[in-house]
Amino acid sequence: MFFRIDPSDDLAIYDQVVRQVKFAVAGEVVRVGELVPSVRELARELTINPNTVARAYRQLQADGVLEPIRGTGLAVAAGAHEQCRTERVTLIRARLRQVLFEARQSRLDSGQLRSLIESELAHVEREEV
Amino acid sequence: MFFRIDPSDDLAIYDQVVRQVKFAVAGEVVRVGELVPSVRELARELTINPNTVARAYRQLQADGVLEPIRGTGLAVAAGAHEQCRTERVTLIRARLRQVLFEARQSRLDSGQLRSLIESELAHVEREEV
Amino acid sequence: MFFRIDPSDDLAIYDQVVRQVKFAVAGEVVRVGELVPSVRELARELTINPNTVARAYRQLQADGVLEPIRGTGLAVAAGAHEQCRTERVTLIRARLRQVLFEARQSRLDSGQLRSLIESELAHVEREEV
Amino acid sequence: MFFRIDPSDDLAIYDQVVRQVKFAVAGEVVRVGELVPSVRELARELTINPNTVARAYRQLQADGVLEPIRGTGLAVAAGAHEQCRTERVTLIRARLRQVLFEARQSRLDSGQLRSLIESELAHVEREEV
DNA sequence: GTGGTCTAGACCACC
DNA sequence: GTGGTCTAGACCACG
Repeated sequence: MFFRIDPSDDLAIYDQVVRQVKFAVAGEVVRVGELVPSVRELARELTINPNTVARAYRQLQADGVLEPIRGTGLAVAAGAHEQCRTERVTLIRARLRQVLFEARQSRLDSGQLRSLIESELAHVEREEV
Repeated sequence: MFFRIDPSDDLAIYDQVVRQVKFAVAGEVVRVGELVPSVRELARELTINPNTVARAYRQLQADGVLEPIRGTGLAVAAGAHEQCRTERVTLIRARLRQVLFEARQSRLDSGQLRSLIESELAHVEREEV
Repeated sequence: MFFRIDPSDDLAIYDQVVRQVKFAVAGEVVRVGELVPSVRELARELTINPNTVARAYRQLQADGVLEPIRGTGLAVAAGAHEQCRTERVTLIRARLRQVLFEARQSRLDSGQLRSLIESELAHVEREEV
Repeated sequence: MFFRIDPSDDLAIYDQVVRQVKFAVAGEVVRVGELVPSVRELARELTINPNTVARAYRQLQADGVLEPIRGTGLAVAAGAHEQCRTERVTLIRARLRQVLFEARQSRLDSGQLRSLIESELAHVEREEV
């Protein structure tokens, strides 16, 4: 896993975990049927409380993304890949709208906005390689 | 004012108000020296609790964006315009990075991402007119 | 409220609370729009941990039975009455099937079973008055 | 054996096994002195973990229902039949009370409750043939 | 006052 | 080892 938790983010930690697991499933970083990291392991890795991870995993079960294999762990549920791919666009679009709304509200110049987007896109793509 | 409060947003309401006031100042929707709406008035307008508005205004005073005028109300502080213009880019860039990070993390295809951005930009610009 | 929590029950405490709230809504002991007892109050009343009540209430929100009123409390959601009335039959039927299955599996005589049911029904109805 | 294990049941799997063995003894589906299926065999049959069966059998020995026959297996203990017949009523009555309590708590109408019971009884009896 | 989140640590059931 | 539940207690956002 390659999760990144930001405690100063407005989003609750458990929710950050939920989103990132969904994104990982959407991107097939974890495949259907595979086990996700154990509660304790992920908690150790992210240096957060196991209860917080457990809460995120519970949510993911409720959302049909994970399913329990008793005594073994949690696996990515059948159909979760498609579901998460769809949800991914929804989630990202929502955030995008928020950014653009704020840009517009602050009367950020259209050209400035586009160049900001381009520079950040370039920044991300540079990391990507 | 033309604020938009979303109670279901993860962001705290008072924080939404803070951001939007800063954006309004950055965009010169309210100018330096002008009074912002009173706590009660804004609360009524947004149908949120006056305490919440008061809290946001307190924050904005701490951030140097607003300054009290005895017996009159709160005015946009000198220098707030430049400050907010700078901060605006920082805030928007931060959100933008978050979106792009999630897009990348979910392995959203570059082309898909760009077309998503374009469609949302178009959407915003359509509203803008 | 008149909840009864049995820590020795196989059912998790938070789940007992969930069921009983649903039953209370189904039976209109609490009506749509009314506030349910606060987390802390119900926790005190049942002498369980507030977190446990909070968890049950979170579940009930997810199930659409309760809805938050910010800073005020949790209210029975619109439509929850009908939903809970329907769900009530499902929940009770499931339990009933389990009992009858076990009765049959242990080859309990049909007559004995019926008289057992009758005696318990009478027992309950006696209390009811 | 004709056990039915429901992993999604709230009841622990080992406990389902315990109950069902007791019911089988009560109903003389297995008679005193007879051997119950080996741990591995029953585990295979129910597609559950052998440890779980072993645990159930351990419990049943502690409860005096089964007794080990060195080098042979586990047999239904002397007196287990009567014991289980008695226990059966206790177990079933407990569940019955729970159902009726919930029915009453949700203010399910007496007539509706009775007709629900009748329909489920009919359902069970139909299967029985 | 309200609910929500998080941490810390214990115990249980299951594999 | 796994996840699930529960307790205890702290802090935050909101009204």
